Formats: sequence, structure tokens, C-alpha cells
Amino acid sequence: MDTGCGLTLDNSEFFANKPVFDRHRSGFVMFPSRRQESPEHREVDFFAEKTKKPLVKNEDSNPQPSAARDFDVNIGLQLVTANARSDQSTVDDGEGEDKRAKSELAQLQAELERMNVENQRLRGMLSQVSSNHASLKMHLMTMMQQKASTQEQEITEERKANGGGARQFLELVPEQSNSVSEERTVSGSPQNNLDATRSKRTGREESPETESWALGAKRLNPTNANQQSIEATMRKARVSVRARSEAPMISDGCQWRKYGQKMAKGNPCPRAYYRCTMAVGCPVRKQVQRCAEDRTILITTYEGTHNHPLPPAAMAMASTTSAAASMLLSGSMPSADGLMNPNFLARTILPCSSNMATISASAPFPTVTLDLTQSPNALQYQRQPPHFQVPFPVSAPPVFGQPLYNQSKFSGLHMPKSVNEAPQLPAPAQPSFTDTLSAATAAITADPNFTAALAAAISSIMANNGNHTPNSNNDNNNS
DNA sequence: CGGCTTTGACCCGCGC
DNA sequence: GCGCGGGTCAAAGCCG
Repeated sequence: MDTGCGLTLDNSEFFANKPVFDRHRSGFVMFPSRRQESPEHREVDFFAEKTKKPLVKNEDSNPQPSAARDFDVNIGLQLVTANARSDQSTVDDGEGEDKRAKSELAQLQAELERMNVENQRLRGMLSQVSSNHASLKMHLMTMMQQKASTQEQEITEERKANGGGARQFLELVPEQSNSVSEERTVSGSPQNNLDATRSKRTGREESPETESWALGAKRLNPTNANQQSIEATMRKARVSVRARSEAPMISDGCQWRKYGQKMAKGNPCPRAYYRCTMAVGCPVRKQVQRCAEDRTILITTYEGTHNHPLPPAAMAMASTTSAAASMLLSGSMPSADGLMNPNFLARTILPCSSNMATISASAPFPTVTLDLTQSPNALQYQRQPPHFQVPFPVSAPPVFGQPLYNQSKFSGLHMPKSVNEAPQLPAPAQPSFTDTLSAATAAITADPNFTAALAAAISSIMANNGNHTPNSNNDNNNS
């Protein structure tokens, strides 16, 4: 099935490195024969690597002048071919033919095995890096929050002094962002209470950390309460992914357990509720539902942040949703940085998506909708009124991994544009290229979410590399 | 037998 | 206060 946006939504084939814990089952009534079908063939492997390519690739047959070749770590292939040539020179053509073929086969198999090991190792490293980044991100968000309050205070003071300018600045802040910000900072909000009670109800399955997250905002000192509140909002922030698929669920590399199903009003298709079971007490949940108007569209809504290391296959989606959630939150901040981010978010989160990302800060949960369907009218089906939309035309070709890399690589250069586009920012007039580059670099290094998107990109690159240049990894490039 | 799905019941917030 | 809808629970049953 072609999604038209480069996502492999074909149910037929998964990559050999697909994690063993990927064992989803369908939950839709509209597929009554699901039990009889192989689960692996009934789900969309959203971020999985594409089908295997032949081990030996003729590198000269399709030269790629693009930046993609920068990631071709070519070594093993030449060794193999060199050996083959060496064999050819020393072995007679007649009886040695089979021998040579077997030798080549053995070499290739050994090479393949080595590649797989190396691949796993790199994926593990990526997983660890991403895990570290997640904790750093939380820390950074706390600091950003503090900075925001400081800025708000300064703005208020400036407003007292100047009047007009600051007022204009504040009026440019989308209305909803205030409410979201409020939601994030007011620890005693009804939503927090709701989640607290829900955590109590689900305490049997939730970790003490999760419970303390929900209840802590009430008891802890202001600083901790702030962080707890941020974490609470991080959990509440939702990322909705719309993808065209006939499969009942997208495979994102995580392990999910279905805990409920409901008929939602206005939609003949039931909504299924899943909980992440990769770690005890992981707060991440997701809802899967088909679009009422177009049942080929699968809407998957993620909520929360994983509290455990993720397998590489899950990294892309998790990083994307995490980045979307955190950017959404930072975008709701009443600071200049916050306003800049939604635009950057839209360009960065899923730059390979062919249409647009919609950021909805509407109650009760701020939601980012990543529309991966090709239909230009896809967004019209959204029931929630978008309070501000960030349409971003993407020129990336319809391949998931590589455009992500490209976009991630260059999205930093978009940043200054975004900065300049943000009307509330007094950007310097016509900055020089050096300034632009510096700003881009600063933005890249300063934006915590870029790294998440980058992690997703790297993951995709690794997936792609495994396909394009299976021989391109060797021990010389381990570092 | 453990883990999963199914599904009716329950809880809670919200609007009237 | 009541009804509705969303979200979750938990017992029962299924499956490997």
C-alpha cells in the first residue's frame, strides 16, 4: 500500500532486525477475522527499516551525488571484492568455481553477521544516547520554565515602563498558549487532580515515580511542584499521528497492551486504548482509531513519555512524539523562544511528512497532529478546532528516513528564517550569512528538541543505511 | 500457565 | 441533579 507520503505502510515485509517484542494484536471490530491472521501481517511498521537489499551492491550503478552519500561508510564491500579477485587469480577456473563460490558465500555470510552485530551495537548506543537526552531534556525544560517566568516578570516591568511595545508583544501570543501555560504552571488545576485520582486508581500498575508525579504537585515545594507540573503536562501533551493504512495498528517498535475499547461518539469505528508494557509503570498510552470520514486513515494518539530505554525501532516514533510534545509545550510558553518553536517544530518533528503538522492547544490536552496522509484535505476531518496551525510545505521526497536526515540537517538553517518570521522578535535587519550560520548553530545547540528529532533522523539513517549499503559498515568506522 | 484481548461496568468531568 | 461521553478497570476467556 502506498501512503503517498513515503511511509511504508505495507503489511507484507519487515526487516530482519525487527525487535522480538514487537507483538501487537489488532483490536478493531471491523476486522473480525483478526485472530486468524498473523499479527505481523496486520500492522503497519511505521518506522521499521525497509526490506532487505541484496548484500552486495554495485556502488557504481547508481551514484548518488546527494548528501546521503556522506553517510555511506564504505569499506567492507571492497574488501570482499578484493578477496574475490584474489581468489580468481589463484584458483583454476574449472573445479575451483564451486569452491570459490562457497568461499564467497561464507565470506558474505560472515560479513552479514558482523554487520548485524555492529548494527545492534550502534542501535544500543543510540538508545542510550537518547535515554540520556530524555533526562537532560527534562532538566532543560525546568530551566526554560524558570527562564520564562523571569522573562515574563521582565516583560511586565518593561510594560510598566514602556507601555505600547511590550503590549504589542504580548498580544501576539496566541490566546490558547496562556491557558496551556496556566495548565502547566498551576499545580492545583482540575486536570492535575483528575490525573492524581486516576493515578491512584491505577496505582497497582503504576510506578511510585508516576504516582508521585501525579500527587507530588500538591505536596512538594514550589520548585519540585513546578517540575512535577511540567512532567504532568509532558504526560498530558498528546501527539496524534494520522496515517493512511488498512492495518489495524501502526508498529512503532514499542510493546503495547490493550486495556480498553470504546465506541466514540460520531465515529462508527471503535477507539482502542493501549498502554506501554515495555517497562512496569511506563505512563505512555496511545489511542488508535480510524477516521470516521475516511476509514483508510488511522489515527494514533500518543500520550506521555517513556520512562525506560527504548529499542532502536521505537526510538524514531518516541523521539518524534516526545519532541512534538515538548516543542508544543515550549511553544505555548509566553516567551519569545516559545513562540519561535512551533514553527521550528513543524519543520523539524516530521519534516518528511508530506503535508502539515497541526498544533492544537485546545482543552483538555494540547495536541500536535502530524498528518502523514497525502490528501490535502485531510485536516478538514479534524474535529478539534485548531487554535493555531502550522502548515509547512515540505519538499522532501517521499522516503521516510532520508528526508528526515536532510531536513534535520538543514532545519537549523531554517531557524533564522523562523526567527525572522516571528513578528514578536526584533530580528536584526538582514543578518549576514555568518550571523545566520551562528544563529542556526546556536539554535540547534540550544533547542533540546532538535536532538530528539536528530535521534529520530539518525535512527532512520541507520535503517536506511542498512538497506542502501549493507557492506558499508566495518570495524574502521565503529567510532 | 502467563500474558493478552474482550467487554461490560464503573468513575469522573462537563454541560444543561 | 442528571445525563452523556471519555477513559479506565477487571473478570472472563483465548492463545501459544
